[in-house]
Amino acid sequence: MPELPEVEVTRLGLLDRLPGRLVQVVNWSGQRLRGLMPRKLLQEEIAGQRIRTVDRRAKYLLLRMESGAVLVLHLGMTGKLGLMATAVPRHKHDHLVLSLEGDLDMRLNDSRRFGFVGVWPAATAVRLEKEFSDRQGLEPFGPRFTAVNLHALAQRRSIPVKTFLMHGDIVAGIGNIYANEILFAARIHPLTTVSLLTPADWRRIVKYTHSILKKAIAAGGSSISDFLGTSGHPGYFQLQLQVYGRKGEACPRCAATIVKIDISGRSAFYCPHCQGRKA
DNA sequence: CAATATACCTGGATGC
DNA sequence: TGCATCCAGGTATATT
Repeated sequence: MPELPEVEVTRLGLLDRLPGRLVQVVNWSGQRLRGLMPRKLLQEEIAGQRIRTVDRRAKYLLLRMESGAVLVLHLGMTGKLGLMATAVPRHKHDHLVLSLEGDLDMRLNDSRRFGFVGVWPAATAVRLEKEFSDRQGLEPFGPRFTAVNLHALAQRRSIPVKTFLMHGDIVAGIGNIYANEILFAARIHPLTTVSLLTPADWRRIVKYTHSILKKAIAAGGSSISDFLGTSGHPGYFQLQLQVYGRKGEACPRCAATIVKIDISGRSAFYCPHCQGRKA
């Protein structure tokens, strides 16, 4: 589910309340998420430590401890991080619970278990973070996310532009919803072979990536079926989506009928009139 | 190496 | 109401 805006909304919610707080107890469900739960490291490196700050890289949240250790969290498709009083009953699919000082729990709830929990120990965190970060693509709000760089990266590729934007080791943070919305705004057909895009095409992609992701963050993210912020409130950007999930509806720009096709196993929504095919 | 297919999970919507 | 089927915001791995 969560793409960059939803992860960022989650980060801001955590940043409000976690820094300076002691992790008193760590609990986990017996189930594996994308990887096995790192029980030993959670106990040794996270329990008893104080949280310094919360960062984001790609769709990952990095909870940095004062010791230098890092708790790495990914929300997968259905993950939500909630902050609530310790007395609130736990729910099915709560797979990680940090009991913090001040009667506050941080709980990772993830029904499909595509999420991820990892720990970088204080002694090796710097090296592990570099290796991790080197595997991630360009940050949409980073200095290297430019039309020139994207154009260069696309030269050796023959994949559809939508697949390119969603490929996490090329561009970080963009998933199915926002890839569709960015390409609609930029008036580019999602199947366009990425090496054929012009510098002007890339300038529009960069511009609309920035504006759409910013608006989505400001709206609290998109709650298509079940995304919630850390306070349990949904986002509202789904009300502003122009094409995602709107098969059969009228294009908001030209009133042609929005269509849905399969691209690399994911649903692509676009306006066949506004987003003319380009080879 | 690059592109594509498949696997990992649960639950909600849909159709019979 | 029950049951089968399809679909879903992601990513790692296997296969071509």
